[in-house]
Amino acid sequence: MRLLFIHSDFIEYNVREKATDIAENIESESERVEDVLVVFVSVERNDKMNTAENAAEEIDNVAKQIKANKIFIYPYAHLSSDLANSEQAINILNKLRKRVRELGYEMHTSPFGWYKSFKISCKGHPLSELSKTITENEETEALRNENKLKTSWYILIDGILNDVEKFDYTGYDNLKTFVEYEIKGTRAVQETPPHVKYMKTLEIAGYEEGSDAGNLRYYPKGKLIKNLIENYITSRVLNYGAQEVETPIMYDYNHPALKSYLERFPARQYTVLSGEDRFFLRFSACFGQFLIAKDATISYRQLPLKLYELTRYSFRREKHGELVGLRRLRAFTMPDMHTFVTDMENAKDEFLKQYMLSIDVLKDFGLSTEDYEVAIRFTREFYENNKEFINDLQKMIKKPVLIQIWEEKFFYFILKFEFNFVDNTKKAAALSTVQIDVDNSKRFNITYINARNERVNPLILHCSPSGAVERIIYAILEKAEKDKQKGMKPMFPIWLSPTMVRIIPVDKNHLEFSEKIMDKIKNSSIRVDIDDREISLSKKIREAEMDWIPYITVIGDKEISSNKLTVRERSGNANYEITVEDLIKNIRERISGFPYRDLNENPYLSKRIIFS
RNA sequence: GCCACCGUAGCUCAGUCGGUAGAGCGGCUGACUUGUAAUCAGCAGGUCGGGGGUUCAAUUCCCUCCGGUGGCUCCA
Repeated sequence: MRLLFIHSDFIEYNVREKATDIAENIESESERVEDVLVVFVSVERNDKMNTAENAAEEIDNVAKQIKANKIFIYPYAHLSSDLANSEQAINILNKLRKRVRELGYEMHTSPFGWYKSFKISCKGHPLSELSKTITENEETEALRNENKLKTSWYILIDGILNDVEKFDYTGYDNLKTFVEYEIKGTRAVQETPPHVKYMKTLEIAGYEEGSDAGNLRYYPKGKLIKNLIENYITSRVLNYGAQEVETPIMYDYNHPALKSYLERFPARQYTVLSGEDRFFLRFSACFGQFLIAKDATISYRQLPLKLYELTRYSFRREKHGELVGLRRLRAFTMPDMHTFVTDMENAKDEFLKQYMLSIDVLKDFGLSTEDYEVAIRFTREFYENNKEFINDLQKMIKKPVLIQIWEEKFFYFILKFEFNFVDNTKKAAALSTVQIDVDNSKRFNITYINARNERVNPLILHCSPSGAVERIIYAILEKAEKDKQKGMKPMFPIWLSPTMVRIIPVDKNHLEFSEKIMDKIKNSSIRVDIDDREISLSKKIREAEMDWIPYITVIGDKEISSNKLTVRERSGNANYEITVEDLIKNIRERISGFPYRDLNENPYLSKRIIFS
């Protein structure tokens, strides 16, 4: 809805002739009102009854500011190029008139649907002319209907569904926090989540004001960590049997299958206008892969088929107030795998494998089942037919899980799980997730040929074994903070540490020897750097500790003569002596099986810039 | 998106009941030549988030926009 306010000495109008078929009855052909706030109103296509309420509130605000007690509502089509139809417009307009009256104003108005002549005199003070746009959120059907969904909540343990209110949470504090967050939305902590601070001090990522909110920039350390995480997940998924593809990041709004899928997906899109065309940015890799599968020739003998893409990025235009650090973004990196299977038994089989895959993937980021809470959600019908299957999922993680049962199928999936990380501000964020999708193969016309030579729609599993890569960094940082509060030193898993070994020469005449050590370590595929700055030893140690560097080794006369290194290990207590070869061996053991990338910075600290 | 709070040097923050600003860290220069969490001194950095208004005068008061954080709501 568009509003144009004119604080006027007077307005007068005369009705001329009908402009639309559906026009209001005329109560008076003309009127003149003095000293009045005139509001020209265009009702737009997306406006709802609720828009009228919001508009009335806005009018109230303006009227109070300029101390007006008379309001003139003037239907005026020419403020918008996206008008509502006449019927809708009259309804909403009437609602607006009613609300304005209810707010205690002397309300005047002119009839909708007529050409009118008018004279107006604007007072001309700074606030006398204002325009406002009142928008409704462009919610998808899925978003609008979500609160109408009838759901029941339980805590499942050992095959028993416990009432979520009556369950004894003793020993399960984290689950309790998660349940409260999930169901009641209550939370107590009012502070910036620790990962936001670390994201900056560790030079991982930063806000980019030159972009839209929720689109981050990554500094060399963050980019290295992100690359390693991405490489790791991709190799795990490929190892699981997926084939990697790459698909476009934007899609046509008018594509029929995409359009109906958009309606069922609970998220807001970025829209891209290009010339006459309207596109949306993908919010997952679903369509890209579905559109590939639609055109592929698939036999039942080749199923299950697994397609995978790591999206950089997936875009969701989340509400501005929702965005925080690495937890909630508008552009995020997400591994997204789709598995096409013949029937529900196969789907369950893959679901279970992917459940275990997810547990295993998170474990390598230092996140065990202790660190997150499991939610399993399904339709009542699925549960009635698969109670044992669900019970087994719970038993595998050896602690109670949150259950949500939908009385009817509303989403495109009938079963899903998520692993939710509960952070230091008692907020939860989903990491890994798998869904069994029963709708989209029909919607996208994806088929395979079965043994009887018939075309059949497969079932599709959606799987993100880790969740968004940014969320993994978030969870690692938040967990590090939890460790810190328990008295441990916060750190990254060694394989993700931007610098694994920091060499600190005591004096500049130890530099040459230090460089030799550095080369040895570097040649063993271990990220090593050297603090060659001319500052005190204590200060170098302090900064290395603040950078969470897992191995610090100081090199001076003693090391040169003994040919052993003195190592200060972050996860240990006392310093110890060790040969370079043994140190290399120890570290190699701890990082074997993980992806490796070289240092993404200058190895000489004196050559590094400060990013933040 | 709505509500609340915040935005001062590269960073963390102090300050101005309206008269254009300070500290620590960081940077630069110099001294020191150092053995496991901050060596010392000097110097250079600010259209006090943007725009508008009130005022003789605005970083300070008002409006508005932008950004951040928290809450609502929602999700990977």
